[in-house]
Amino acid sequence: MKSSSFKNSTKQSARILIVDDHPAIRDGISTKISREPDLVVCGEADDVDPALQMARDLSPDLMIVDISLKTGHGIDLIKRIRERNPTIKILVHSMYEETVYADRSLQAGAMGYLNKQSSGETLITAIRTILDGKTYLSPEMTDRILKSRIGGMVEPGKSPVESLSNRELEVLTLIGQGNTTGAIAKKLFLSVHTIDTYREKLKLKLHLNNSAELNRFAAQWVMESG
Amino acid sequence: MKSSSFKNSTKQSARILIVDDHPAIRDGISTKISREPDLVVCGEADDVDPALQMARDLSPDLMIVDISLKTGHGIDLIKRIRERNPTIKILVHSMYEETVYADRSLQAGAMGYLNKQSSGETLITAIRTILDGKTYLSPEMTDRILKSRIGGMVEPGKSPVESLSNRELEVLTLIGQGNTTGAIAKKLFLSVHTIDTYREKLKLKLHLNNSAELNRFAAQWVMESG
DNA sequence: CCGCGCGTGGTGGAATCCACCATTTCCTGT
DNA sequence: ACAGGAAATGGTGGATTCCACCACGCGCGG
Repeated sequence: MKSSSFKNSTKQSARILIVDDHPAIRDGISTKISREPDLVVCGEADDVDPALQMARDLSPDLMIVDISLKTGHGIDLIKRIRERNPTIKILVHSMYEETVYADRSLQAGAMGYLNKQSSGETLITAIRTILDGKTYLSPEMTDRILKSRIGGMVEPGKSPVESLSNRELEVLTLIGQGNTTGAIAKKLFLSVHTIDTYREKLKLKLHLNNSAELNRFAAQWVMESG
Repeated sequence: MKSSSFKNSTKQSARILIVDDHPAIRDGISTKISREPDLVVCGEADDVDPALQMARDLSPDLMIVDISLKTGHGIDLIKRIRERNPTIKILVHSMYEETVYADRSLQAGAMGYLNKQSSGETLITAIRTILDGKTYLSPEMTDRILKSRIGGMVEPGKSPVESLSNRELEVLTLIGQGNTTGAIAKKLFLSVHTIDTYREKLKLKLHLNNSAELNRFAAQWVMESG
């Protein structure tokens, strides 16, 4: 933690790696960052594998990662980066609701979470906050987390979706996007039986009676939080 | 407005309005377009109302709209723009699967559909194609639509749902409410095979590939009309 | 009368759903 | 430290559904 992060009086810029499967978003973030004199984009990746590769080769100071990638989940990516390169700071930038993913992201090792409506201003603020060694969350989310910590546990009124594990949530999303059981298995490199089991768990946790209701719920959920 | 104060020596640039609730995406698209000498971004909006306002005030040549906006649906926005300003061309740029929204977007009056993984290259190609008076779809989607329409042409402007018979619509609704094939059969005092056939017809008429997509479509349709 | 869409039903094989169960791993509480 | 538990992964077997065809009768427009 000593290497070069001393004081940046002169010219070393913080190097940032962007991971998102949407070219337009990468471009947007890149443009915003480039306007800041003390920040520089050192690379862009559109999926898990290239991201890990580039994280290793470029060893950026900070990575901005999206939750939904083509193969694999952003949460996994965060964990794997933390395993190999714990010095790289991570900011999650996703289109999903904070209430569902912010906590999971932090748990996995991220230092901040931005949702899709956040402005460019906020993005830069978040980056600076994290580079400074602190954690960035929206004010509302910070409040929620603090409240749930002191209160001990679950406050009533929260969606049963929040009780799902990461993997379960991933499967729910894929169902909601109209994927077949077989298609999901292929996408996640798992057995069909495993997806089957996840469907069972989802029905149990979400109090749904059969597959039809699960499909319906998933479709609705995806739409509401997409 | 002042931007039109001087005409260039060559042709006048096509003026484009961007509608997306994600600032980063707006920025990315804007940057890409600005690199083209014959295209210019004349405005950005993040929701339905500002978009309609700006469409009226700026009367752009083309609008790029996202499907999921904060209030209301992009499909609605397309319809309302078509009603007021039929000369404005519309390109849909959404994160959803083409199979779900491409058709609906075209029916609503859009001239093209790009999904989230499309590159910047494709974006510019699509814009040029549409400005040229043609329709842009990905090659796969074009194929799908052509294949499903070889039997009978459909006049633009009609929702595929309107081509359903009463019975088919009834089944679609029941599916969307989360009913099993068996449950629907029981409710309508019909054989399971009959419901099965209806599901086939629905998939055919609505250009859906499998049961998962049908369930998703039905759920969404029920929500939109209830 | 002939075709066509609609409503209804069938067949057979593939895929899935569903209710159980098994293993491993990781975390948490006492 | 050890019991308990949840998470992730996979399996078995029977019921149900999916899916690509096919079949029949009815009403309606040409």
